[in-house]
Amino acid sequence: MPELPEVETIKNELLPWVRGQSFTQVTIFDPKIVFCASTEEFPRNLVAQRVENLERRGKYLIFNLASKQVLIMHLKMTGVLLLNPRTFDSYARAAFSFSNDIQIVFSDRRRLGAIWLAENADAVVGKLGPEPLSDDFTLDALAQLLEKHHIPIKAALIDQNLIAGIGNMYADEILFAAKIHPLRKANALTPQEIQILHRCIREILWSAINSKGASVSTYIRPERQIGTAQLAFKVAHQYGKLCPICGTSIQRVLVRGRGSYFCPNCQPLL
DNA sequence: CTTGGGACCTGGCTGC
DNA sequence: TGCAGCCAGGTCCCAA
Repeated sequence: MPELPEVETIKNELLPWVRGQSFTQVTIFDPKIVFCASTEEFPRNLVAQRVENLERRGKYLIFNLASKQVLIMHLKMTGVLLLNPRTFDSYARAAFSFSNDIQIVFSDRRRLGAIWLAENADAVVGKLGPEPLSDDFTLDALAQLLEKHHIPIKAALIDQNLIAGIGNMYADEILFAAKIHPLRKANALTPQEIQILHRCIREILWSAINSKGASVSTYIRPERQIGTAQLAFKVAHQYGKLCPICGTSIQRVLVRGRGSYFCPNCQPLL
């Protein structure tokens, strides 16, 4: 599932292909993917626009256009962006051609992905919490954010309005690394635990970016290489396997309806 | 306002 | 072997 490290990788690998280029053709195969504009207006409004920059905000990909409009994409669960695919599979939802003759295809098996063309990025991403890898995301910032919420720490980590970009699998890896049970209340963590959590958030995310993301489910990079972050997973998607630290069976518990994997010995509830 | 749960979506898996 | 039904989880929406 594309979370912060996967979207960061896609951004890094598409940026040199699209920066400074203009859209020459835009085709929507699945009207449901487009928000904020009718299917007919969307391609017309985008063609001839030049891409000044490509950014990531949380799990969103933002094309900054010379007109100051923004094209925003969210891959949700199964979306992928493919550079110059030889063939279109049946999951192709939209295709974008550029002035340098490259083509990017948005393919999405489960049709949850979304595309916006907006005057202002804040209309789409304005409510997101801080970027966990930015300098603004200090230990104090995390502590202040957590003390206001009487919710499971796992729910806090994946709430995009609290912290942007962490999803289910990296939240599990972060909590395992920090030795914190997913059901501990956010505002009941000790200062030491928050300090460790803060460090683990950054380490897990940076490590995954360095591995170009985790190719579980459908995630694949624009030029079809896989990411390898999943090879380092200790608990995410490891139900029934043994904890690499203590050998206890990895357990699964539902938090906010999301499967959460943890080691009951390394991450005690009390 | 805070928190929790369901809907959306479809391929893959489980169990009868 | 066939198929109903559950599960996956990012985000939005609604209810208590």
